[in-house]
Amino acid sequence: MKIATFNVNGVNGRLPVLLRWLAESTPDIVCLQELKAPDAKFPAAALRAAGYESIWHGQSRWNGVALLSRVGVPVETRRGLPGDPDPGQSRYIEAAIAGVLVAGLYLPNGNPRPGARFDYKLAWFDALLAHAADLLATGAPVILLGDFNVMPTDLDVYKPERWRDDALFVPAVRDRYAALVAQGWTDAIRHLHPGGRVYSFWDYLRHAWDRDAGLRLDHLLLAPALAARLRAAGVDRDVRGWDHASDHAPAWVELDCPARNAR
DNA sequence: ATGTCGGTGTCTCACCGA
Repeated sequence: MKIATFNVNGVNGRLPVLLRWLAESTPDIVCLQELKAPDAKFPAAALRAAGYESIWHGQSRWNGVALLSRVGVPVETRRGLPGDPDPGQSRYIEAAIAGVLVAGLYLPNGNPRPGARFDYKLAWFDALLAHAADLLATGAPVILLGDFNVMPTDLDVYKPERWRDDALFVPAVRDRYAALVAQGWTDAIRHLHPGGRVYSFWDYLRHAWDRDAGLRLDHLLLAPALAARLRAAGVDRDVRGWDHASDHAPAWVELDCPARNAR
């Protein structure tokens, strides 16, 4: 089973890219971020024609998250993060899909820092820490995935010195990510590529893609029940080089089927 | 500082957030 996260940066403007990637990569479950579309403009029919059932939590202009599945209709368990200081921002959606509890998120960017946006990022992250602990405590096979807007370590940044004071990289944010993982989650990509640079984002500015000036912002965190089934993880880098690409590339995990383990 | 996207309203350009 393949589960992916993709910040599409506009689900309608990016629909041809999204459909091409779905056809080529054939993920079973996908979390999308930055829909940049109100609920009424989510392209559910086009995705259904491509074989995917969807649930979505949209918003005009900004933010917005969705879950796609070609392995059964998502059974929504939650929309909106408990304790979100600004519930008007659509940043969290959660559903049971094919025996996995899928928690998709779009963590606030936090720039400029200092300021209200950075304060919101920290408050949102604290609310996520609390909810993630609750999810882990259930013992369920949970995947927590999305655009976390955090580079966890220096290895996740092409030039760390440039980013020391940025809201995506300051200690207050990195420490929260470390605390999240320390609850008992497995950062799938880092776990399987312990020394490698596996970027998932390249800025549109300054020819970042041509220079491979990338960041790792998109993460897939596995609860123990799923970590035991982790087979592979990676980023579909080539998608970033397509015409009209998002500034993010899809990141994914491949999990063994539980039935195969039981046999 | 740099300077590129999608989406939206102020609407065929200017803005915002990223």
